[in-house]
Amino acid sequence: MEKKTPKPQKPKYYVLEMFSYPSSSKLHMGHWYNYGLSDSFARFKKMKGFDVFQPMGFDAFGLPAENYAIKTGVHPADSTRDNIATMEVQLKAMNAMFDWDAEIKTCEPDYYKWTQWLFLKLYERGLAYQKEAPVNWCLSCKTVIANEQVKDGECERCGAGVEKKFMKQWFFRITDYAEELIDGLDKLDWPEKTKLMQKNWIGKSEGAEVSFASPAGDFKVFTTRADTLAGVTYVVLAPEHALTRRLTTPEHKNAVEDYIAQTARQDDVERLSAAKEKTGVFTGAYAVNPLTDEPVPVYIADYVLATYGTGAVMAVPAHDGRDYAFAKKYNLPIKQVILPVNVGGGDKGGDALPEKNGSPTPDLYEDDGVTANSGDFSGLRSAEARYKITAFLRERGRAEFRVNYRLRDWSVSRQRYWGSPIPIVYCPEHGAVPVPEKDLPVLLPYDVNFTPDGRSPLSRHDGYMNTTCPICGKAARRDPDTLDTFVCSSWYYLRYPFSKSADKPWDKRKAGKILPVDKYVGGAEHACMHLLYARFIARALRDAGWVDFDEPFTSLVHQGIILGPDGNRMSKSKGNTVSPDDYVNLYGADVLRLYLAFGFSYIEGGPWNDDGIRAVAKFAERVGRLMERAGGYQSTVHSPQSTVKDKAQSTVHSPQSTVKDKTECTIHNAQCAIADKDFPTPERETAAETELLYVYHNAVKSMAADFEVFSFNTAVARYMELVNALYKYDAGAGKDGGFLKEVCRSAVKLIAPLAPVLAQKWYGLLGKRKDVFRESYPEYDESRLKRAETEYAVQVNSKVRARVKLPSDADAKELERLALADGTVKGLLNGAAVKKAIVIPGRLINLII
RNA sequence: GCGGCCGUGGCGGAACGGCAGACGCGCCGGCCUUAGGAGCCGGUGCCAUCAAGGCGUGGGGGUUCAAGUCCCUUCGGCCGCACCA
Repeated sequence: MEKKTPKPQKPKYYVLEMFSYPSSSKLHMGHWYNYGLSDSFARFKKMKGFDVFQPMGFDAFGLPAENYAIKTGVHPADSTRDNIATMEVQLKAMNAMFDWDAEIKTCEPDYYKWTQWLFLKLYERGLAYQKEAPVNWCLSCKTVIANEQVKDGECERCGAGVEKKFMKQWFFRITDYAEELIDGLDKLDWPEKTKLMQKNWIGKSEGAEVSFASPAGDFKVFTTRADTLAGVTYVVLAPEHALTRRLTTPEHKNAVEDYIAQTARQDDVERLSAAKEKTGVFTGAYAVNPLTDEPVPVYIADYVLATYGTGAVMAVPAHDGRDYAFAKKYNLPIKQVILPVNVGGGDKGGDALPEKNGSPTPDLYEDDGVTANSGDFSGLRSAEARYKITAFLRERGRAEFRVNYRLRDWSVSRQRYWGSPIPIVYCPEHGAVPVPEKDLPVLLPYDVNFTPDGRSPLSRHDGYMNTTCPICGKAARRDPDTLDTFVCSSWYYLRYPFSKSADKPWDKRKAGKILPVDKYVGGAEHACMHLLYARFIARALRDAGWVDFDEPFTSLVHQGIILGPDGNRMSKSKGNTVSPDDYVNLYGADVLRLYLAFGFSYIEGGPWNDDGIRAVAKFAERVGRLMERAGGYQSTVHSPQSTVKDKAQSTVHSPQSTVKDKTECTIHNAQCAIADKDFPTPERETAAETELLYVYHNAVKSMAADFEVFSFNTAVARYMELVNALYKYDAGAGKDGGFLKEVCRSAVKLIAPLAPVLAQKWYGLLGKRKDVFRESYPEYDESRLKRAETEYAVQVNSKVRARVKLPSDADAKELERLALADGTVKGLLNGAAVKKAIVIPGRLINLII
């Protein structure tokens, strides 16, 4: 090794792909698409002079391994270990530059020790707490699942029914950060769709809490439409509401009790299907509208959710569709208090009134408008009325301005074995006591019976359960539950750079040198779970002084989905799966990667096509033939790549600074021609060389820009153009073999991120032994992207009628003059006077006659 | 129902409001070959074809000198939420 002079620090770049779940032993095409192309991006960044960190690991805890164990008897620890082993082999066959020294597996004690530590940090800050709460209980998995895991009232994983059950659970207080989690979205370089999904998931509503008096005492309702308060004709409590029974009059008791029981029996499937037809019962009681002092009947109905707002709503059937449907069914009065208005039209008028004719519900108007029938508050715009009515009631102690969020706290307890133990013990005297940090990790025992019986498997393991209280030392029991695996994945990116650190989860001081993640790549399906949890945990850790950033993932990209050849999602049952291994064996890893790059728009994905990968394999061979041929030529004397560049690397200039210097040179100082020797230069420049250099520099510029935005398909397209141009040049008379070779050497660097192994081989064919990834990514010369003449489309009255070649350096006026002087154009105009000429330099000229 | 995204050749897919269809597949032709499911070169949106032309980005309307791109509307597909008051 040569002696290295100290180099200025390269800028850091943390590229992270969502780690994989080792549920099956094989990588599928989606993994390849995600990891293979993210690796190409990472390699590009490395060649661009960044100090790239790209780790890989396994999200190893979770239900599938445990379900597999229940079915087959193979212990989750064993199947997980085996699966990881095979996946590691496959991942290595990908030839990605994963930093395997940083590898983590969340099921290893040296990882989950710190997951438990994280739990304790949240506990210390009051962000982890227990409460008896209705939870989603999967009837098949026999465990609590998160709201996010309930799909259409069914368990996302197994498809079985889900019912409500009350249990004492650990929760993370993510709702404390609801506002900040919305605000933070603005500054993130994330897909807008994902940001919007998070925003909607958090579901901020600004409104008012209004008190209604009743015989059983006051109760509050939450509303975003205080402007409609005068139109309240009844109120509705959730059946579970605390006041329900106290309000109910004796003659309605039976009906109410029946309804409560019926609601409790419903699981979410029934409640959803029941949503089509609203039901409810009258309690016999009347409450008082605080604005109008009118009595309004109190109903209970399951369309009111106990878990949102106050569990009670004021019903305004004239201006709310749900209330309207309920009122129609139970014959309740409908009172109009908002009149349609030309919103936004101002006093000058403008937009038409909303059309009501033909509507099946002419007495329902849900938009904002102008208040009416509202006493002193009539004749106001909705927004103003909302404020004034709330403020008025607030002075009388009957209302408060209030913001509500749809987001609920994160339930993290799971009645499952294969997860991180919860570091809490229950002492008869001291209650729930956190395990001291020095006693971590609480080890997950191996010898358990994980057959489900509705209780946590760990609860049957006496050796595990029986412990002592950290405070008094007396006998105590451990928490039998384990943590949601989303807890494991909420902080893993922090651990990678410090995976070997035994005494702390990460080094706070060093963390700033690599964290946060600069580019995060993974599926869009995690928008409201993993990605939200990780943002929350980062903020909680920030407030605890453990990290100094808010956002874990500065920039995010979702890859699309590779479909089966039939255009459907790949699935074993459909028999339309394609295995990456088969294609790696057939064509090699680079060809598979190149095809995934070229055949799809990265964020869209699309159907797999065997013809497509065959074509890419042929293309790779075509490039190989070119490199082989070019390698046979003698290099030119001033072989620029090898001399200047290598020298540059050994000097104090980092790749960054050379790049910058050069750019400045070309802009400010034409004398800086030395730096330009980086570019391939022919001995004597003929038109053929000029043309080749144009294509080359265009490819350099476009490909670099394409890599930055994960537009791999267009990057490959530009590369194909370059290869075609090289073939053309090689076939031409009077070619300069040495020059061709130099262009090819640079061309190898251009494609290297997408074909790392082939590129190295090609580099060898061109007489270069150096690791191509220690080279800089080529730069382009802007001056080479200009040709002497540019072809202009000449339009007459916006229709293209002719194409003329005009000097590239002419300004708009000159272009117009030259175009009008052109013979063909003159013929087109046939003497007609040009009223107006629109000249777009470099593009077209539009003559209006 | 609400919110978002997307509809472009036979196919995968390109297009800062500025020549639609880059690049590739497929197809047609040429060269080279004993041969070619190899390679190299050329052609290829549709209609018309001797040519000049005309028509084209799901449908309809609009803004603009100029619209795949912006606005309205409608149809179709995908994704998310789903009684959130």
